[in-house]
Amino acid sequence: MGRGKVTLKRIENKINRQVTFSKRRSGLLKKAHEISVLCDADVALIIFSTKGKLCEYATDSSMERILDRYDRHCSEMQRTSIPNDSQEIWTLGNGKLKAKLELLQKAQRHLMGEELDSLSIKELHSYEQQIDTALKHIRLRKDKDLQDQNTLLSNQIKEKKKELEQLTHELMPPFHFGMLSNW
Amino acid sequence: MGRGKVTLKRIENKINRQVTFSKRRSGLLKKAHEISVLCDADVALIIFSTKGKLCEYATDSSMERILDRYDRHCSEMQRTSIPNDSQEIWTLGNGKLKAKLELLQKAQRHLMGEELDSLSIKELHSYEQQIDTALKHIRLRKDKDLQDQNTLLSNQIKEKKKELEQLTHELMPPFHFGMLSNW
DNA sequence: AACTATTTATAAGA
DNA sequence: TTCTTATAAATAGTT
Repeated sequence: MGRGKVTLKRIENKINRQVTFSKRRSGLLKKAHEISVLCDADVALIIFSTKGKLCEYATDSSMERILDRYDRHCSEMQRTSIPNDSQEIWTLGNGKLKAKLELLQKAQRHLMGEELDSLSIKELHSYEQQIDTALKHIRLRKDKDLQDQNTLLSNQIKEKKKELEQLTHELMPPFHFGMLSNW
Repeated sequence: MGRGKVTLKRIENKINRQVTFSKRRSGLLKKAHEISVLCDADVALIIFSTKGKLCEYATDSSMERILDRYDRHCSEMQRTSIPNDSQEIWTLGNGKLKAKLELLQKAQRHLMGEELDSLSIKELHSYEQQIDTALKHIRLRKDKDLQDQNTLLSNQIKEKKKELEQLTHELMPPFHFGMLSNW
């Protein structure tokens, strides 16, 4: 997006590199924020310039939370091994299936606030935050429901208005040249 | 960039949100890679979809290295502290300074729960969230203090180890060609 | 730091 | 999902 096409290769000119970095960094940060808000995603973005300057973005400014979540996600992946895709369960043996099930059940109990003794401080934190986030989402959704109902109602009213208008037109159509053709 | 202008607001339609997420995710990953290559930057990008699916990018596929670097950078910043761009105020004119001050004071009052009547629902909500986040952070920080002390201690140990290594090298330097120049 | 010609990303539609 | 296309947005080169 610019006057020249871009080649995916290190920009050798130092000044150019620095300028491009500046521009693209702000673009990247903006887009990270956008996907976060638009799509309700959790995003963490860390950028170190050549010279070591740090620049970061994290959904809700909670870099720590997201990095924790990342760590937890990774270790869970390792434990259950094999990536995590929905159809994968059909290819797993009975033993692995059971193990996976048990892990899920355990995590769920933790999310329900049970069996917390076996967790490390860090894991505890992580769960706390996850629950908090969930709570937030629930509250949001709740608040939204009222709005949605209002929107629905006002839409229905608009529909009725349209129908009414149409009926009115059918009873008393506007003048047009076709009306002359029978004369 | 599309047939409609974009408003920075959560996409309520689930299907649309998912589709947009998919598209923007790939865009974001691409741009992260581009700035990494073009500008020789170290980039780490972590994305969790609403449904918890993880997607990541890291320069040289070395997420761990970059997150380590990030941690190190942060703790260094804490030690040398100089929180933010607080020097900016010295470059501003008097009028701008006053305006900024007033804004800050107003926001602060709102954060303290005062003068809420003048706020829109939206702004109210925003403040609620901000306060909530703050509370969360405070809790986290409090709980984290113990851990931090541990980290500090282990870092100090690492430092000592390094010093020791350096001393060892000075006593018995490795062979190199420069040693031949006097012959 | 602005500008603008182009390229690139992507929203909506199929 | 994947493709297409009209349009919005980002940005490379320029001033």
